[in-house]
Amino acid sequence: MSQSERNARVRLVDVARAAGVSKTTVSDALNGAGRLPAATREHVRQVARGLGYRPNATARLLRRGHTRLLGVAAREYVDTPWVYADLAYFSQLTTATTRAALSHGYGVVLLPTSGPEDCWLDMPLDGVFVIDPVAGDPMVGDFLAAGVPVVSDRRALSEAGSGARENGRWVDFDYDGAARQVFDHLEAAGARRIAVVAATATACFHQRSVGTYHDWCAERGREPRIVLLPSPGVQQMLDAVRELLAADVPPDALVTLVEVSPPLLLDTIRRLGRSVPDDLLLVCATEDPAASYTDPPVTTLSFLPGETARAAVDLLVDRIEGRAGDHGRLFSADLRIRSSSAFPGRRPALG
Amino acid sequence: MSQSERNARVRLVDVARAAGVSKTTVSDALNGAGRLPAATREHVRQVARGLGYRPNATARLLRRGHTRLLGVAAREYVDTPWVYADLAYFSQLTTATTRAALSHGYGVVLLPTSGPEDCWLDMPLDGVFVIDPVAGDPMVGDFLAAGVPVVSDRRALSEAGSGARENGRWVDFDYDGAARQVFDHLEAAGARRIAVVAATATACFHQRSVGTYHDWCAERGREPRIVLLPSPGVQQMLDAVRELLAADVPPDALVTLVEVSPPLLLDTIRRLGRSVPDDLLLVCATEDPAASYTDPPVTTLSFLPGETARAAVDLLVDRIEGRAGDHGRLFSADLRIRSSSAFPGRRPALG
DNA sequence: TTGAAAGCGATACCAT
DNA sequence: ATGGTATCGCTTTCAA
Repeated sequence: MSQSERNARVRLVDVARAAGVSKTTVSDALNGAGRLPAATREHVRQVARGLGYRPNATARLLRRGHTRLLGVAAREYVDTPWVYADLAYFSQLTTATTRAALSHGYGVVLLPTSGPEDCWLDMPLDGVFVIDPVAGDPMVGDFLAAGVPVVSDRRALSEAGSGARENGRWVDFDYDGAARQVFDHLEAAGARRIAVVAATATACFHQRSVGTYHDWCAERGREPRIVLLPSPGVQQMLDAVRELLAADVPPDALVTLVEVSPPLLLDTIRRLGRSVPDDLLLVCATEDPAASYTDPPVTTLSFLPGETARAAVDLLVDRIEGRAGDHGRLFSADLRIRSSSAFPGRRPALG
Repeated sequence: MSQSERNARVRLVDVARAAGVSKTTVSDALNGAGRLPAATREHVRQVARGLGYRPNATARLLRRGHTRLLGVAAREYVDTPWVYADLAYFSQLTTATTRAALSHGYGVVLLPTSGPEDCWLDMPLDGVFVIDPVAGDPMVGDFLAAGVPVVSDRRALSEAGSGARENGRWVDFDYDGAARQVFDHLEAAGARRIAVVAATATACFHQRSVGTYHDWCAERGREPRIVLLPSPGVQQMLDAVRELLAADVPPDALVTLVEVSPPLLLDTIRRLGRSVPDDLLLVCATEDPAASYTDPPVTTLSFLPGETARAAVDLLVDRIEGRAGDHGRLFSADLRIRSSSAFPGRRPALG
């Protein structure tokens, strides 16, 4: 049964035999190569179609020497995998990566964040985009050692050592600048007690942002007010907000670095008897498009998944196809100021 | 340069030469196969490591005869691709598919919904999950013709014809039953003027649900109140709601079949001066976990992306690995009744 | 114009 | 215990 099914699969030689020509002729006819007479070409095509012949993809790949497949791995929650399913940031990033890859003729493989050691090396990839690598991330080193071009961040590349100069490319964010931009903006809007919700995640984004927050507070002699969530989740997020707002001297500004639905957050704050932006200024790090449709519209900090993905893919594809190109791209996050963080009484126009 | 780089890639024979043994011995030593003396094995491993040898994934695949790669294609918005990036349903579905695949040792390739004809056939896949196939979807037929197992829905399989009995498996929803369950529930809660927002999408879900709505209205001699969105998007969605609520005799219940953020929708309705559930009962087809945290919590209709994905992958993997198994699975959508659609005055417990 | 043969790189069989 | 050799299915070079 299984045997007969395997044999049922029509190969190139079968077509050649049936058409009474050689493998070469069949290959050329089907690929539009060579300079065959139109009659032969058509005949071969007829026979191939009749037999239901489809070329074996793997064999062509081996012959071609490349697979036109890019890997994507989101490493932020590498220990509690897949929680990022609900996070708009990762969802948009992988989707944007896929779209960018397709525009270059590449497919995208979603890589495991866990699993047997090295299992990712079994995948026939031309390049890999490792998002939010953890410290000492083995994945980056493994791929570079295997000679597979990698896009990640500068820290991961420098840790990986050899191979990085040749095949490593980077996409970095100015996390420090982004965080300062948020805090400075809130301070300018009158905030003096800024509270933050972040995650105890391994990713650069959280670690750097939290670090910057502490620095920023220290520079001003202010007490940090921060809740670190061990994992994302609506309930945890809302609980953290309640906890922060319940302080004896409540904060006058809130920054959420963990993704949360802006309208839900606004509603929760409202139910706690606080008003945005009058009692509380609000800035959310989120990619949720709903943020601009709430009342008031919510100021957001975006890490530009679309642009990041395109840059990463361009970098990767340039390297794979042997074109010269940049070694990396530095991005600044995009702070979209809306009414939720406006100086009370001086709200920007809606929208 | 390119030449030297290609040659720089260490192959199995290079290791064999360097270690002074044959290719077989290297292969066995590295794969833990054969019965080599521990000394030889260790020596070969040393040499391999020293040379930085990594096996060529494509070559192993060709040899193995399978790739352990599954394709996923979401076809709903095949003409306006990638708009589904923001839709929690597809995001969760692809993520769940990836997780299920990984648990079987398979990777997942995100397939293009557009692009050169047949381009998907160039990918070395062991199986494919075609979500929401369009009418006469060529993708399903192409893969089946190529002998690649496919999971899709029964309609797509029957249209594809030959090859479907052998390699076709299906996952279907009782869309009709789901829609009726929603409308019956709302009617029981007192609704007499149910309005619907749906999409002019090609997917079964929208077409069937809209059809059922019209049938259901006709059976009761009611006038359908429906807005069909040409594409998803926050703005279009909210506009549709405004339009429906602005009717001379406004609806007393609203069903959204296009994904929308429940807290944002609630807020919008509130701003239009209506109260949920007192003036308006609300049911949303959405996978957004925020729905249960709003005030009032929103009744949702879920199409179980997690369970669907797992079923699809199980079906696919059983077929690929030659195990007997079901030919398909029929799912019922999951209606989670919450306060937003409760009989006014008789609200269920919060949560 | 056509076809034979040599790869692509790794693995499995079967001698030794 | 080890190594030669055929094989996976296709593309490409080169000779006829």
